Amino acid sequence: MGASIKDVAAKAGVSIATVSHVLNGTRITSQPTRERVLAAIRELGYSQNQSARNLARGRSTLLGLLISDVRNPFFPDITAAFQDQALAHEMDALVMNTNYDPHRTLNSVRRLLGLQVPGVAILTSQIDPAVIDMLARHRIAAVYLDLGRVDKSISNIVIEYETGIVLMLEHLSQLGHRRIAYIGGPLHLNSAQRRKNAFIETAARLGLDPSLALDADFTVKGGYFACSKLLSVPQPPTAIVAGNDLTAIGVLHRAYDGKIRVPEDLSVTGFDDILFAEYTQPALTTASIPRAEIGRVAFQAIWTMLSDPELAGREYRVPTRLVVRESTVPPANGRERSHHGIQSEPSVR
Amino acid sequence: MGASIKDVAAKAGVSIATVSHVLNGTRITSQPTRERVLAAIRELGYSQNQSARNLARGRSTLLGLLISDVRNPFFPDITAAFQDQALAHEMDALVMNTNYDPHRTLNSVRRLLGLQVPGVAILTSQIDPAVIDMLARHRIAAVYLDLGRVDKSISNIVIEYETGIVLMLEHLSQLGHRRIAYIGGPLHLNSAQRRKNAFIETAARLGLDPSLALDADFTVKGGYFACSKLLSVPQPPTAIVAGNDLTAIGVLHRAYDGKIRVPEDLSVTGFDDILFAEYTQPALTTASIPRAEIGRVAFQAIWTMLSDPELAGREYRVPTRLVVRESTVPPANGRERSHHGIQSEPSVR
DNA sequence: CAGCCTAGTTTAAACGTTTACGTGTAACGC
DNA sequence: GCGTTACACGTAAACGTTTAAACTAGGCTG
Repeated sequence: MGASIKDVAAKAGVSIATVSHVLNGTRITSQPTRERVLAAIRELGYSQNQSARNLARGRSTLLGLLISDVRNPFFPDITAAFQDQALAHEMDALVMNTNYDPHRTLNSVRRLLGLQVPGVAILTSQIDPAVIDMLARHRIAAVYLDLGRVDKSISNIVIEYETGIVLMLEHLSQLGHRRIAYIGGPLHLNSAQRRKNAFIETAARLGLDPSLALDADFTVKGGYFACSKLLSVPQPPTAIVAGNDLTAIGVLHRAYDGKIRVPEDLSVTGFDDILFAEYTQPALTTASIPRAEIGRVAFQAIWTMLSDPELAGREYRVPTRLVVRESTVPPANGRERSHHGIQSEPSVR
Repeated sequence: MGASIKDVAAKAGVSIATVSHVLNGTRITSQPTRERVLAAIRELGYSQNQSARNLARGRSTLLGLLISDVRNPFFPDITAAFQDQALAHEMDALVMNTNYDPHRTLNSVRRLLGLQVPGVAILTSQIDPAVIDMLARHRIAAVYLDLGRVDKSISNIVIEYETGIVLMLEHLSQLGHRRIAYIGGPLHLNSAQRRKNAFIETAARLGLDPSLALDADFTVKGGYFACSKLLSVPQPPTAIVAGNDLTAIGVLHRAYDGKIRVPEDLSVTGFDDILFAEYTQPALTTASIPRAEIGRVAFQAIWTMLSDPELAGREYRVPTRLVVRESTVPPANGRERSHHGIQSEPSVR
């Protein structure tokens, strides 16, 4: 059905090599020939057969993007940014869901290898060493999320969760909160582990009680029940920082059900800045992860490695930042406010 | 780098044709040879070069999935289901965002053509006739959303928005509401148009005032302001049905700000059943679109056409259904409840 | 004017599959 | 002992590109 390069060559009265060269700009061609070729292409509605092209070049224009699940709100922004970048560089992104299944992940990588992709971004929460190995052996440029190392053909993106937690605690501390609790996620997740550690360290540094840290499961329900626990103690916290936004939503619900006003009686914060953090009641103060930035960086990482014959990998860091909305205010109780000089140095002004 | 079919053939002591045949099951092979071939494959870590395969077969194992934007919560479920189906059939889904840009859409389709995809699902809210044409001319199995027609190589999925609206109004009517307002979306969207029509017709049929219909823009803000308008009239409605969930969230916020209790003073409903409809306060009664179902059906439509040499297209219908949560209760005012026999036939029981 | 460069182009050999034909062997009926 | 059939496998020609190498003029150098 579709016209091939031969048809174009015939129509333009040149050889197929010439057509290929004007298509790829791989060699100088005279103005008139180039124009004739382009005209022929237009008239025939010709489009390059990528399969043939990829076969001849030994690599495809497809880039793999492995994510846990598009339905997880963490990923769409990343995906979109990655695709935009790919498109801008004449490539396509093949995004695959692992559904948190190692078996399926390995299978996906195998498929990607078959497709001759030159590069892959693995942005799943957990990473199978077998996958790293497989990709490395095939000399495929790979970029990972929070992998913790860098190598030939291996780049790494580290998300600075710590800064988000630090800023959050400083913000609450600044407002005058002294009893601040934390509700984290399942500790087998790198992200949950690091957020919790950051909480404990920062709390200690700010002279707060770092022992008010609970582990939940990063779900709304988990947040709800953890909040119940925190509210049942004699001296309940005046602020709760949740390890992610879903947990914070659970906290909000529990407060509502317990007739505790947020933020007047209790300040609440989240983490991630999902789409709906803006639409909770009250709008949630949270830490934002620059998801689009991660997508862009992931592409850049691959692209950089591909343009380097050594395939040298490097590390990229993306920060998290504080987004203050309506769910945080100074604590109601005057006693709390007396400590307002939160910095360890004497507060002068 | 990677082993080719030749290496496998050599190692197994057979011809490449045989290897190809055991790989594809296109010919009966004796048990022992098959085993030798499979062993060789395993030892070499061989994986088929898809580019070569696609070139030889004239079609790729890639299916195109064109959506407006992955960041729109409508699409991830569809995407995931489509991908799952594809995977189950040894295919891959290449999903592309059009970003609501016709130019980009056309470009994406061109890319897909270059990739020799045998089928494409176009699930964007608006569809360029040029795209339909292009795909039809290349005999590519295509499935559209609410296109309104079916043809050779063209299938169509229609979402039955009407049933959702009807069920919604019957539900509210059943509860005793008589003054029910509607806040719709931008009428250039097929979905907004149809939802509004369904409201008007059903309201008339149920003996309600069909003139209480406003058009907003399917955003939270739009819902907020439209709600303001509705509340400022002498006899404000006792229930507001929003054309989508975002609008409903706006209504919820407006009610909150105006100290109007939902659902006690005002029942509110949405449409779409986005992830967060469950987590609003109160949890939103809404109409659910079976998004995963759409993804599955889209794949099935393509698959069916591909297995038919005639490429005959057909129409698929997916229903919408009512999800009752906490945002709808009988109206507070006793006067309203007197009309409880909502059906036009006398209510006997 | 022989030799050499340069710009522009063509030739032809890959790339790794699939698949239409062909070949070889063993079993079987007559 | 020959023709037929069935089965198992091999040969080689596509598929549509890319790209190294070869070719061709025309212009320049000494």
